[in-house]
Amino acid sequence: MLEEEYQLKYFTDQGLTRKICKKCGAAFWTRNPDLEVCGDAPCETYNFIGNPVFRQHSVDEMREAFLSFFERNGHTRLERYPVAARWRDDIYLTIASIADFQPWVTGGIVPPPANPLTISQPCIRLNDLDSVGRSGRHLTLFEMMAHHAFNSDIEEVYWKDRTVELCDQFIASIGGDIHAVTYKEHPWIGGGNAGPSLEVLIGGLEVATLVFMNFGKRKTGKPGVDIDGVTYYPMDNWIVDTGYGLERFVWASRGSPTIYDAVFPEMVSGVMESAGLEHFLDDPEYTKILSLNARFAGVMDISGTNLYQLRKKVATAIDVPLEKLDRMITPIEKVYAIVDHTRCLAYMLGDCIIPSNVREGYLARLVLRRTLRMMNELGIKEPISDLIEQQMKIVGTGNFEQDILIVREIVEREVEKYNATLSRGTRIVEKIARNYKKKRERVPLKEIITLYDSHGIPPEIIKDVAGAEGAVVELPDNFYSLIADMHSESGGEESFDPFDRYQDRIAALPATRKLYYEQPCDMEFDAMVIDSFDDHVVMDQTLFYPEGGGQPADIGMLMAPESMVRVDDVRKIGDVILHHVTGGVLRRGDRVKGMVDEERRWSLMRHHTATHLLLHASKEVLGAHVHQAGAQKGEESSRLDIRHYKHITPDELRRIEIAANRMVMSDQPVDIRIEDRTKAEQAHGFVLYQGGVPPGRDIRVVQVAGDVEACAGTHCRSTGDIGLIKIIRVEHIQDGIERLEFAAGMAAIEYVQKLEKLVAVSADVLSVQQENLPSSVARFFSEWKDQKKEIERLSKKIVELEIGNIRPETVAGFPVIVRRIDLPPKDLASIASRFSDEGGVALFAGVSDRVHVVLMSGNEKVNAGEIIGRICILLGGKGGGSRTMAQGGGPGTEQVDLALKVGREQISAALND
RNA sequence: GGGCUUGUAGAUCAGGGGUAGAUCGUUACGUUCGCAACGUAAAGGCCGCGGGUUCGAAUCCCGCCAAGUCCA
Repeated sequence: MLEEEYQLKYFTDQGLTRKICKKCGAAFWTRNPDLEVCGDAPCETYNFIGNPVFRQHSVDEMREAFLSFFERNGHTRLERYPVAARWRDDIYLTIASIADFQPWVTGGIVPPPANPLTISQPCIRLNDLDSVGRSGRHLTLFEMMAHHAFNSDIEEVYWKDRTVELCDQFIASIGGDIHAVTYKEHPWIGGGNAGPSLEVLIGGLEVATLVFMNFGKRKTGKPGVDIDGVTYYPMDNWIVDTGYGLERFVWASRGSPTIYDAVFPEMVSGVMESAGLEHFLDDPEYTKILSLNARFAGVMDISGTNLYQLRKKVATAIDVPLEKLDRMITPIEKVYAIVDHTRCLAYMLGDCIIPSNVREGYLARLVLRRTLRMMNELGIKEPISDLIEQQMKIVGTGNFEQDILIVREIVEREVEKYNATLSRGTRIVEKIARNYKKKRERVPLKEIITLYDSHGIPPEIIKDVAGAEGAVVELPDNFYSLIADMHSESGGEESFDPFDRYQDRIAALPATRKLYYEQPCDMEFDAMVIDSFDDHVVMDQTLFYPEGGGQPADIGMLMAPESMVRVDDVRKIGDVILHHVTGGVLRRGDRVKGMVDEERRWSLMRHHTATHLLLHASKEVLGAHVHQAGAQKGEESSRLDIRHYKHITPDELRRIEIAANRMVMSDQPVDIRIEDRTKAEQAHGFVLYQGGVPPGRDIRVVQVAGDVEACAGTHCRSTGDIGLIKIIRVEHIQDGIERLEFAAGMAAIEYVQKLEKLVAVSADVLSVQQENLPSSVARFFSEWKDQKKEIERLSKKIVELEIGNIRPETVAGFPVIVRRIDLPPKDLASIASRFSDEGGVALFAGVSDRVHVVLMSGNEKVNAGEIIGRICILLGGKGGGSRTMAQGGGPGTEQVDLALKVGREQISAALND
C-alpha cells in the first residue's frame, strides 16, 4: 500500500536502502546495509539508556536548537498556541501541532499564518493516563516540535525529500549520528485524511514522525486510490505535518533511565524528598531497575493486566521477588506521575482552563484529583499548589496568561472540593457497607458503580472504607473498562446541515457586498436580486446582518415594484448572504428596496456593544483571567457567559454594572478595522478570540473602551449610544462559568420600569411605603411564623381539653368513642391516638368546608382502614389507612351524623364478632 | 451536550401516601470554686420552588432551581 510514495530521490542519493524488518515485516530505510530490524518497538529495545545518542540538552536548549535550526532553514517561528483548543469545537485540548491549523488552514480555506513555519506546541493527551509514570516514557503533556509546509497547486513549498533532508540535518546538528537513524514506513490514516508517513527511530526510540497528508475522502477530480478498502483522492492542498517529541529528544540526549529523570530532574528529586524516598536517588540498584523497567515497557503495551507481566519480566531479569520489586517501584512510579501531572496542570491552569464538571474543565479536575490521590498515598504533605507553582516557574510565568496567584486560589478551592467529596463519599460508603454487612452479603458491583459514577468515589477507596467496616466488596479488575463500556453505548448522531444542498449553487455566486459594515447606522438600501431559490433570496449587496457571533439576524422588508416580501432570517454561507423571505416571490434581476427593522437592529447593536463593555468591566472587577465562554444577544435582554472560578458576589455584580455604565457615560468611540490576522494576534494575543475564532486571512477587530476583540457583529458608533446597561441576574451555569443576563438601552429602561411596578404593587398589597417594604415583609414573615407557633400551642391545649372532656362508652367490654369534634385532622388524630394507645377505638369527625374523619383502633378486632372506607362513601368521598390508623373525608357536611352513626354500628359489630 | 445521585432542624442524616423524627450542636436549669463530663428540659422545620394525581403528598408524577458526580 502506497509503496511508491516512499521511493524518495533523497533516499537513493544519500545511499539509504529499503529493507524489510525480519521481525515485524515492516519496510524501513537505513544507511546501514547490515541492519535487519526496523528499530522500532518491539523489534528493538532501547539502547540509548546509559548511552546518549545526542549531545546533552536541557528542555529549553533542545527546543531552541530545533526552532532556530528551522528558522535558519527558511521557516518562520510561531509562538505556541494554548493547550485549551478554544478555536475548535471538536476537541477540548490541543493534541498535536497541526491541531493549531485545523480545520481552516488544513482545509485550504484560510492561508497559514506563515509558510513554512516552525513551532513547539505543548500538547495534552490523556488517553494513556494509566501508563504515565509506569512506562518510563508516557507523558500527559509533551511538546510537539514541528515544522509545517502547506502546499497547493499555486505554491509548492517543499515536500517529502526536503522534509527528510531537514530531519537528517537537524539530528546531525544536535550531535546525532544519521547512520544510526532508520525511517520506518508507516501509512497514516486519520480524520478523513490519509497519506504516507515516516517514523524516525534512533537508539530504539521513536523520536519523530513525518506525516505527508495528501489524500482525502473528498473527491477532487484527480484519480482516487484505494487504501484499506476506502477510496481516497489526492487533495488540492498537501501538507507536511511533522512532530518531533521534545521530551524524547531530551531523554535520548541524556540517556537517563526514564524520560522523567531527563525532563524534570529537579522536580523529581524534590517530590522524592517530600515522599521520603530520597535514599533511592543515588541508589545504583534503583537506576538499574528503572532502566530495565523502561526498556521492557518500551516494547510492550502495559495497560491493565499487562503491568503484571512487565513486573514479572523485570523481577526475573534482576532476580528479585515480585513483591519486593513492586514495593520498591510503585512509589517511584507515583512520584513520576505526580511530577508529570503537575506540569500538565500548570499548563492547563496557566492557559486559563478552570476546573469544572464539564468539558475541558473536567479533564483538569480529573488530572488534579488523580494527582491528589497519589500524593495522599505517598503521604506527601506539601500542598499541590506549591508543586504546580514550581512547574509554572520552571516553564516561565511569562509563558502563561493566568496569574500564578489565581492558579493557586483555583487549586486550593479544588482541593477543598475534593476533600468535601471524599468525606461525603466516605459516609455513604460506610452506610452502604454496614447495610450489606448486616445482611451478610458482599457489596455488589452495582453499588460500586453507582458510588463511582454518581458520587465520584474511586473503587480503591470504596474497598478500603468498606473493608474497615468489615464488609467485602465485589470489585473486578476491569472495573474502569466496564464503566467505559457502559457509557460508550450512546452514539452521537450526525448533524445535518440543511444548506448542504445549496452548496454548489451558492459557490457559483459572487460575494455579497456587506453594506451593514460600511453603513452600520443606515436602515434602507437599494439592491439587485441576483439569485432566488426556494424561499431564499441573494442580492448583490445588503444591509441585513446575517446571524453570527451570538447576534441574531436582522429582519425587515424587501420591496420590488410589483411585490413586497418579509425577511425573517438571514444567513451567511461562505461570502454569500442568504435572505429567507415569506409572503411573496422575487425574481432574478428584480430591483429591490430593502428596509431593516430599525428598532430591533438598534437594540441588537446596543446589546452587542454592551456585551463588550460588560466583559471588559468583568475583567476589571474580577481579574484578567475572565474570558468569554459564550454570548447570545437578544432584543429585550442578552447574556454573557464568562469563565470565573467562583461565584460572583452581589457586591462584585454591582461594581461590574457601575464600571460598564461609566464606560458608557465617557462616550468613547468604537473603533473597527480589518487587520492582518497574524499581526493582530501578535499585537493583541489570543484574547482577541472571545467569541470564537473567525476564519480568514484578515480579521475584523473591534476596539472599544480598552476591550479588543475579533468580532463580526454590528456596533454602536460610540459607547454613549448604548444608553443604560442593567444587569438583570447572574446565574451559575456550570462549575467555572457564570452567566450575566442584562439589558441595554430601551430594554434596560423597560426592565427597570417593570421592577418598579413590582415594588409598587407589592407595597400596595401591604399598604406600606415602598422604602418600608423589606422591613414590613420581614415583620410579616416573622409574625406569620410566630402565629403558626401560637396556633400549634393552642391546638395542643385544645387537644388536652377535649381529652379531659371525653368519657368513652363501653361496647362489648371495650372503650369506644364516636364523636364530632370540629378540629383539624391532625388534632383529631392526636386525640384519637390517646385512646387507641390504651386499647380503645376512637372515631372523630371534624367539619369545616368539608368533612374529615379519623378512626384509630387499639383493638385487634376493629380494622380502621376497612371501616373508614364505608364511612367516607356516605360523605361522598374516600378514605383509607392501616388497621390501626385511618383517615378520609368527603364533601357531604350534612351527612356527618349519619356517617358517625354508621361508623359506630360498624365498630360495635366488629367488636361483637 | 448526555447519563446518574441528592435537596427534610444550625450540622450529619432516617422516614418513601395517613400525627415530621434521630444524633450532634445551641439555650436554660441541676451538679461544680470554675471548666469538662453528666443529668433534666426547651428552643429550633414554607420537608428546595411551582404545578399535577389523591379524600389526603415530605413521600407518587411533571417542570424548574440548586448541589454533587461520571462521561463526550
